[in-house]
Formats: sequence, C-alpha cells, structure tokens
Amino acid sequence: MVTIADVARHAGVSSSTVSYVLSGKRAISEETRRRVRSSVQALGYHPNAGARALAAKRSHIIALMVPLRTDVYVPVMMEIAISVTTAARQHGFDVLLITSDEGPGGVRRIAASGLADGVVLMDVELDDERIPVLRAQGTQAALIGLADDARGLSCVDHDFAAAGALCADHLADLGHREIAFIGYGSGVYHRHAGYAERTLAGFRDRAGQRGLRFLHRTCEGTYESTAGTLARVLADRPGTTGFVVQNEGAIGPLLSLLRSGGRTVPEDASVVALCQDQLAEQFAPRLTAVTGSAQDLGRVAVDQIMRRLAAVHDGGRPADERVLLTPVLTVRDSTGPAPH
Amino acid sequence: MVTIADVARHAGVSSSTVSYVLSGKRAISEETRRRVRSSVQALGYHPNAGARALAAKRSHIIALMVPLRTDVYVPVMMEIAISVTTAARQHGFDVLLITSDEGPGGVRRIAASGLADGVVLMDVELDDERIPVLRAQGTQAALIGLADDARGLSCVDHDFAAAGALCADHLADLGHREIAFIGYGSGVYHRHAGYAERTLAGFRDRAGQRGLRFLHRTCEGTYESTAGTLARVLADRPGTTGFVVQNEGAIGPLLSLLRSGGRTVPEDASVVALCQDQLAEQFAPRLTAVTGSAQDLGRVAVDQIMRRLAAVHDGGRPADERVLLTPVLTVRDSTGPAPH
DNA sequence: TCGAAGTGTCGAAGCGCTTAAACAGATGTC
DNA sequence: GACATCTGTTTAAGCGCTTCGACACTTCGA
Repeated sequence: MVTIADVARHAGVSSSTVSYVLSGKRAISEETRRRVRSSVQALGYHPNAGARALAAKRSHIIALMVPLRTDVYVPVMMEIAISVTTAARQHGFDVLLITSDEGPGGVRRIAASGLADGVVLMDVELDDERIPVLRAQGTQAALIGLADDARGLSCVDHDFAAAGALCADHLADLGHREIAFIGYGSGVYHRHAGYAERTLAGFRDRAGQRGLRFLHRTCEGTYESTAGTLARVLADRPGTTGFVVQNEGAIGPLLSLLRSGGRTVPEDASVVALCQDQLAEQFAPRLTAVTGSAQDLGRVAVDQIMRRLAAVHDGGRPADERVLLTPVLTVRDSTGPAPH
Repeated sequence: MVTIADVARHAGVSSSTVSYVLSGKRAISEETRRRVRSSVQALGYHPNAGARALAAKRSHIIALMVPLRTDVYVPVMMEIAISVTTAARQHGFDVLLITSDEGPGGVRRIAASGLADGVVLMDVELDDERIPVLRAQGTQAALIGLADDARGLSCVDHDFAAAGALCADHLADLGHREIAFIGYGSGVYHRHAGYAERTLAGFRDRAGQRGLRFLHRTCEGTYESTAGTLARVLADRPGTTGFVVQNEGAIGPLLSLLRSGGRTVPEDASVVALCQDQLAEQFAPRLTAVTGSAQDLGRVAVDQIMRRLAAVHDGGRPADERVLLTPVLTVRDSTGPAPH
C-alpha cells in the first residue's frame, strides 16, 4: 500500500507538503507541485479514505436512502439514484446506498458514525419520521419530495400540480369536455403520497377553471384493473373523450382496451400520459406526455447538499432551499381535437 | 460527538475494554459487558467509521458497480441493487454505489483508497477490463454474470442456457413445431452480452434435440420494432405457433399485435416470456414465464464476498466459486396445446 | 538599512479506533 | 507455599491523514 509518506519521500518533500498539493489549501511553488504530482502518478497513490475521513472529519460520502416499495415506477427511481451518483462524483463524493426499511435508525447510524457527510432522502412522506432525526443530528440533507416541515433541510421535487394543470389545459385547448383521470392504486392515495395528491389537485383546479367535467379513478396498473376502471368510466360517463394516465402500468392496457373497444386514438379519444418520454415513445401511437427530468431531481438534490456542506464549512448557516422543477408537455400522436 | 472514551469513562472501564465488548474478540466478564452495553445505549454511541476503518484496515463497505446502459430491464437491476444492500447489512456492511462509466479506474480508486473491502460487479462482459485491475489490486470481488477468466474472483448468474432449454421443452411438450425466438436488439448480441447469447444457445440446442424448427429475430422493444419483427416472422414462417420473448419491452406490443392480427393466445399461438413473474402477471392473458430470482443473485454475490473476506482474514486463500441459479418455469394462461 | 509582510515548506499533534503486550488477581498443581 | 495457568482488564503504540503553528527566506516600504 502506498502512503502519503511514500509519495513525500519519492518527491523529496514532507508529507504535509504533499497533502497541501493535493488539497490546494496552501500556496505551493509550481516546481514542487509538479514533482509531487509526478510522484503521485509514478507510485499510483490514492489517499486512504478512512484516514482522510478521520483527520478531516469529512468522509466525502453522501448517503442515498431509496424506498423498497415499488409502487412508484422503478426505472425512475434508478435514474434518480444514478444521477445522484454521477453528480456526487463530480464533487468528489461517493454515494452510500441505504434502504428505507432501516428507517430513522438508519439515518441516525449513518450520521452518528460519520459515515456520510450528508443524506439524500427519496420517497419522503408529508410527515416523515426521519426528518426529526436529521434535524437532531444536525445532518445536512436534501429531500426528493416535499415534507410538511422542511426547516433545517433542502428539498426538490417535480411541480406535480403544474403537471396536472398542463394536462387539463392541453385537453381543454383541443376542445375536450369530459375527461377521465386514471390514477395510481388506492393505497397510494391513502398513504397521502405527495406526487399523487398534488398532480390530482393541480389537474382538478385547472379543470375547474377551464370548465371541464372530470372523473378521477384509481387503478392498480394491471390489465384486469385497467379494464375494470375503464369499464366503469365509460359506464358513468359515456361521453368521455380525454384520458389522463398517471400510472405507468396502466398505459399499455388502456391503449389496448380502447382499440379493442372500437375507439381509435387520437380520433375518438385523446390520451395524455404522465410518464417519462422514453416510455411515451414506446407505444403506438406515441404518447403525448407530461414529463419532468428524473436526472435533474438527483442533480439538484446533490447540489443542494454541496451548498449546505460548503456553508457549514465556512462557519455559516445553510439556506433551506425549496425547488420545484417545471414539467414539460410534449405533444405526440395520442392527442387530437375532440370529436363532435 | 460521542467517542469510545466517553463510553469508557461512563462505564468506568478503559476504552479497549469497550472495544472488546463491542467486537467480542476477547473474553469480558458478564458484569462489565452489561455496564458497557448500557453506557453505549445511554450515550447513543456509534463508532466513528473512519477511525474504525483506519485502525482495523477494514471499512465494512462493499462497492456495487451498476451499469449505466439500460438495455437490460431496469427494475431487475434495481432489485439486485436492493438485495445486495439488504444482504450486506445483515453482515454489518454498507454498500457504496458506483457507476460503470468510471470503468477500471473506478475499481482502482475504490480498492486503492481502502474505501471498500470488496466489490460486486454487475453487467460483466466476457472479456471485462475491470477484472485484471481487481486481480492486480488483490481486491475481493464477486461478479454478477460470467466472465471468460474468473480466476481470483467468484461469480454468480442465472443459468440462462437452462432457461432457454426450459422454453423449448415446454413448447415442444405442448406439440408446437415452429417457434419464433424474439430476442433483444441487435446491439446486445453484437456486444456478446452473456445473458442473451447463453439463453439463445440453450434454446437452440434443446430445440434441435426436440426437433423444433425455429427462427431467432432481434427486436428493439418498441411497438414499431415489434410490429416489424412479427411481420417478418409470419412472412418467413406462416406456420409459427410458439413464441419465446426475451425482450421485456416487446411483450406488450407482441400481445396486442397477435390479437389485432386475429390470433388468439393461447388457442392460436403460445407465448413464453423470459421475464420477472411480477411482469408476467400484469398482462392479459397472464404469461407463462421462465424466471430466475434477482434477489438471489444479489444475496449470493454478497455471501461470496463475505466468504472471501473471511478466508483472507483467517490467513487463507479464498475459493473461487461459480454459481448458476436454476431458473423456474411457471405455467400460466399464455401457452396451450398447439393447434392442428 | 531595518522591520513588516508575504511566500513556501516542515514538524508535530491529534483525529477515534484496534490490538498486541503487559499486568493484576484468582485458581489450580505438585 | 512456590509456581504455573487462566481470566479479565489496562496500557500504549500505532493506523494514514489533515492542519496549526513555526520557521526560513524573499520582497517591500519607509
């Protein structure tokens, strides 16, 4: 194993000089810097992470707590996890993966052991019990999702209310008057998952403003469940011409069912999906969709933590940021003017 | 911050005694152990991870390198990542997430800095350039996937050849004679991805033994691509009655297309999917599928690393294990006797 | 010309833990 | 009763790094 002392000897300087060259925290002459750098290269030196963390009281690791529950579309979770990792690396940080089944105790463990300098929490509930722990430990954190009380931490999320409103506007602009909103399974609403409630609220408000009649129905995302939901919608409101789908699993079945029921998309019925563009492109017809970037979510969360850490490092009090990312509507082939 | 010295003072013992109580590496009297434990509780002590890693030369972290590429079904990757994390925690280890875009350099960085005690590599190519690095660094590793030369490391994977054979056997048993194998996009085969090639080879061999005629066609997993693939299959072999689908994205479109083409499943055509049970259950009809547990994959990989670390710790040479998990065929509603 | 200020490097303390070796006291052996 | 043995605990030496203060030397202003 190559240590900083080996590098120092090789370069003919003291080990503190090597440290300062590497951290840039003190002025070092051009000549010395060059010699040290080439010794580092020659010996293949990588600072020992434990020693560094111990001496500097910073691990250069952030923890990412991912939900075990999979009612949220899994590829999106993965995309967030990967973007958090990539963004963290750009700041010289690594990412520790922990699962939400560890609960508040997991957060305490990570923070108290100094394993991580900061924590990113996914799938945050409105009244999340991990938040008081974070505050008590003085751990820097960023939430992906909105909490009721986010004092002492930063958060970022999609603006789901705006996404819902975009759907309502688009269908209203096309002349649709009766809309069905196919949502997540009822469990998601009972849990008061923010993304589900806020989307629905945003849609509802805008639909009201635009004079739309609409129905909200839950749906589990299987073929059977979608068939049942669609049948009830058409029984209750035969005049429905617009569909908004938030549950990714229901999209394929819905398209199949509309087709086999004799309704052509977009001539007889328009469908707007709330899902990733990548997914929207896979169907026939390609779907008009409202999207927010999962990558941005991860990147912003990491940036927030980095700003908090920098503030603490400089002896200040970190600012509690609250960022909502604006969703985008991409018109494709699944929406068109309402039939007469 | 609570240190081991605080606990020692509180319990009226020396800090080494506290350390021995916690690690169990020396005999400690019942009485002392109780006092120390309750002091740990009372003060909320968590050992500092950096100090521990530095002194013990073990970080109690394993790194998990996940692919950025998403041609493999993402939820499966996520399931593996989560099962690795869960299994690691049961051994008192945490998981560091790194992305494969860091390449061999990432592996070197993690190993040389002592950040992780072991590495789990996903999406391994037959001739993977990270493997020599692992060997050179003497890092303990487990691969998920098979490499050409796995000396010095352990590996685990699904027995994809057996999975392919199961599909052929099932369709042959039902009397089908002409089968189409709908695979991944051509890029996957050009890359010589092990899972794709081995499944196909296993299917091909067994199909040969059972006297089946078959066609292998690549498919990108979009609706258009599946439509094109199916059209070509039916043009080349109008008598095809059995379908094996390995590309998750092609399943939904294939079912839709068969239905709209007037072929009822399973009366006119049988479909066997190579995918997770959860996914197979979502379609109508529910799909007969060949599955391997992604959870087991992660768990076994972690167990392999733990055994390797234990062997090194005991001064021995770790055994290079090679485990293939047996796939399971679950018959559901998408396969039936071949039509006359 | 002298002291002050600035620049570049080093020495050494210390971060919180593990662990080998030393030690104290109880127990057993002849 | 002298000695070895065992059990339970302490002492102290690091692990490899960061960082504070000291120091040597140069440059600058008065």
